[in-house]
Order: sequence, then C-alpha cells, then structure tokens
Amino acid sequence: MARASRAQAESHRREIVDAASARVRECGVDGLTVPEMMAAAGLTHGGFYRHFSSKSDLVVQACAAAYAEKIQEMEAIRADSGDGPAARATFIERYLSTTHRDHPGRGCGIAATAADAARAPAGSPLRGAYREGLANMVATLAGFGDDPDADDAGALLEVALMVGALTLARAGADDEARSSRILQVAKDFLLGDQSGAGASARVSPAS
Amino acid sequence: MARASRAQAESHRREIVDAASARVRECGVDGLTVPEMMAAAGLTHGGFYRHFSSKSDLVVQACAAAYAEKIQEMEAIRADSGDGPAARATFIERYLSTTHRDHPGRGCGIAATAADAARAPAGSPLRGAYREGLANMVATLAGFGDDPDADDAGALLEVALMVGALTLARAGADDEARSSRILQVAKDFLLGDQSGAGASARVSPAS
DNA sequence: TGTACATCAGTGAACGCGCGTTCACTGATGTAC
DNA sequence: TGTACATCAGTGAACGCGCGTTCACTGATGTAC
Repeated sequence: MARASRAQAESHRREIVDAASARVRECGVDGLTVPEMMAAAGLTHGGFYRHFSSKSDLVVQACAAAYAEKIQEMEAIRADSGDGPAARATFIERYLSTTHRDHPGRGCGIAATAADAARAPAGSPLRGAYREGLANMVATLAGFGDDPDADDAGALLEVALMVGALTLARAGADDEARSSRILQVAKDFLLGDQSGAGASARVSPAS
Repeated sequence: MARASRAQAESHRREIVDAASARVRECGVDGLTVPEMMAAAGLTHGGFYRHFSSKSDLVVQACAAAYAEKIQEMEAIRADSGDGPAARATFIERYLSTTHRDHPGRGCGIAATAADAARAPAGSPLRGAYREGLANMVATLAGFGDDPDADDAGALLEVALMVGALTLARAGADDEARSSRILQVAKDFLLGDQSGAGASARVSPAS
C-alpha cells in the first residue's frame, strides 16, 4: 500500500485513536506503544507521524475521546429515561456494575486515567483534557438532578465516590466477593437502598 | 567502597525501598528506574541485585512499605485522640487536606497506586500487597467507629470516597479552586458539616 | 587474641532489547490544465 | 474528458537512547581456628 485515499487515511486515524483510547483505559497513558497502535489499524509504524505530531499527542487525543464517549453515553441514558432521577439511577447502576469493573477498555476514562492525570505535569495537555472531561461529567450528572438551581456539589461528591469505588473494586478484583461488595456498598448509598447492610446510615457523621 | 558491613547494607536496602516508596506514590509503579533508586542511596546500579531479585520485587516492597506507613499513621492518630470518632475526624481532615493532595510522595499509597494495582495482572504480588493494604486501612478506619459490632460497610464507603476525592483533586490541581472544592465537599460530607454548601443533603437518594 | 581465608556488598563496563522518532523511498491519489 | 504532474499515506530500515540485567572484579568484612 503506497498511498491511501483521504477517506482511508481518516479512517485509519480514527482506528488508531480508538485502539489507543481502549489501551489507555486498560493500561494507562504509558501502557501503549506506537508500533502496537499502528498494528491495530493494520499499518506499520513508519506512517505514524503523518497522523500525529508525537506519541503524547495521540495519547491526549485518545484520552479526550474516552472522556467524550462517556458524556455521549450519559446523554443517551438521559434520552432513554423518563426524567433526570431515573437517568441518574440507570447511570449509577451501570457505572458500579461488575461489567464496568471488568471491562475498563470501554469504560469510564475519567476513572481509568485519574491517576495518570494526577501525575501529569501541571499545565500539560493531558491535565487540560482531563479537567474538561471531569467538568463535563460532573455537569452532566448534576443536570440529572431535579433541582435546576442546585450547585454541583452533590454531583462532585457522587463522581468522587463512583471513581473511588470503581478503582478500588478493580484493584481488589482478586477477591471477587470483596470487590463486588465495594461496588454494592457505593450503589446502596447512592441509590438510597436502606435494606441489607444499611450502609448509608453508617456513613453519617461520627457522633 | 568495596564492601559495606551488614548494618550498612541493611541501611542501604532501607534507603532504596524508601526512595522507591516515595517514587511509586509520585510517579506510579513504572515511574522509577533502578539506577535512580540506587543513586538515591548513594550507590551505583550494579549492586542492585544483591538486595532485590528484580525491579518488580523492589516495587512490591516499596508499595507494601507505603501501605504499612499509612496504617502506622492511623494508629498514631488513634493513640493521640481521645476516642475513635475524634481519631476518625482528624484522619479525614488530614487525608482530604491540600497538603496531602500536594505531597503524594509521603501520602497515602492506597490512593496513589490504586490504578496501578487495578492494572496489575490478577494474582500478581502487587495485587496481593494492595489487597492486604486496603483491607488493613478499611479495618483500621472501621475500628475508629463507636459501634464495635458494626460491619465495615461504612468504612469501605468512606475509603472509596476519600480515595476518589483525593485522586480527582490531584488530577484537577491545575484549577486550584475546583480542586480544593472537591476536597471540601468530601470533607463536609464525611464530617457532617451542614453549613455552607450543604453537600450532604444533596447526595441523598434522588427523590 | 591474632591470623588466614572465605564471603559478599558494591563497582563499572557490557549485553540485549524495545522504544520513539527520522528518513529516503514507493506509487496510488488528487489536481491543474 | 484526458493527461501530466504534484502530493502525500504508508513502508521498512535505521538511528539513538535508556532501560533491566549480568558479570568479572575489588577489597573490606566476617569467621573459623
């Protein structure tokens, strides 16, 4: 293949970003190589720089794509739900599911790359993309609330809890019972299920 | 230096683990090199394998040291506090402080390496060390509760929230106000401060 | 206690290896006339 | 519409580079007598 058409080239570019977007969520921002991502699009590594200015350029695009994907998913849930609270419940159910835990590659990029963004240099493109992605996610979730005048403090807290619970569930996945329990406890709290362990009662302020 | 005494060698080993323990929390489990860690102890890289069987052996020891350090800190707080709830409040205050956010190298390893543990292969030594560290942290925090019969669901939820909030605050540190707000919202909720934003009220189950 | 010898912590050069990046080249694609 | 030419997506070899790891060596430390 000596030269691909512009449409083919654009398709290749998308495939590369797509593969990198999955990889970045599975293995972190340093968990991919240029040859691997090119191979995922059926190409050899040499042509990489016709598409991206550097490896880190691709990584940022891949992360941004993952963040955008999450927002689209949230909007799709909202469109399929009768009202905001129903959308919120569906979103939380899916977010804290074992399916989501076990498939990071197509899961939430905000959760998967949080540590990478935390370690990235201040002012770096990755930090910028992450900040925008997180702000979008929080704002979208806040929009699911039934109080249009509410600030986003509640959504911020919910996102922090969901990201923390998902990450800990993944890190502790060798102990399936405990891992699932982390997800369940967070779900019970967020969805207000007072039956069973009664977790939410116990996280009340110390008395 | 041709040969160091056993005491010196042991001291060197500790220095290497200590440097790695900080590095692993700042830059992740892949964020250090053998030459760098040896240099941190004033040594050249060649002697590394007299202390560790491999680089990943050091990494696991470094993580375990970070986890153990956290437990010791919690126990010290408990010893300095009048009762469990007071210890819990102090711990949360410190955990969600901007100081902790800005100094990951001496901060919580459970938060800093959560993503690394999540990405580690199932059954790997790192996973095992992480699981033990997380279990210890949750159990210790649960021990701060005033109800000795309570299960650890509340502590599990609190740890998930603290880890999530701290990580997001670090990832979003370029926007100081927003980053601090994440910490503040989580703190308000956990410590039951109903003044100000009134965050906890808003994370109640959707109605 | 002194002596002779074995041990082994640390040195520094060297090894493969895979990586990000560059580059001369190919030949189909896109375009100007 | 056809032709001539410029463009440029993709190829594959090559480059430095830093890394993890190995190894022969050094000489003070530790130990057996």
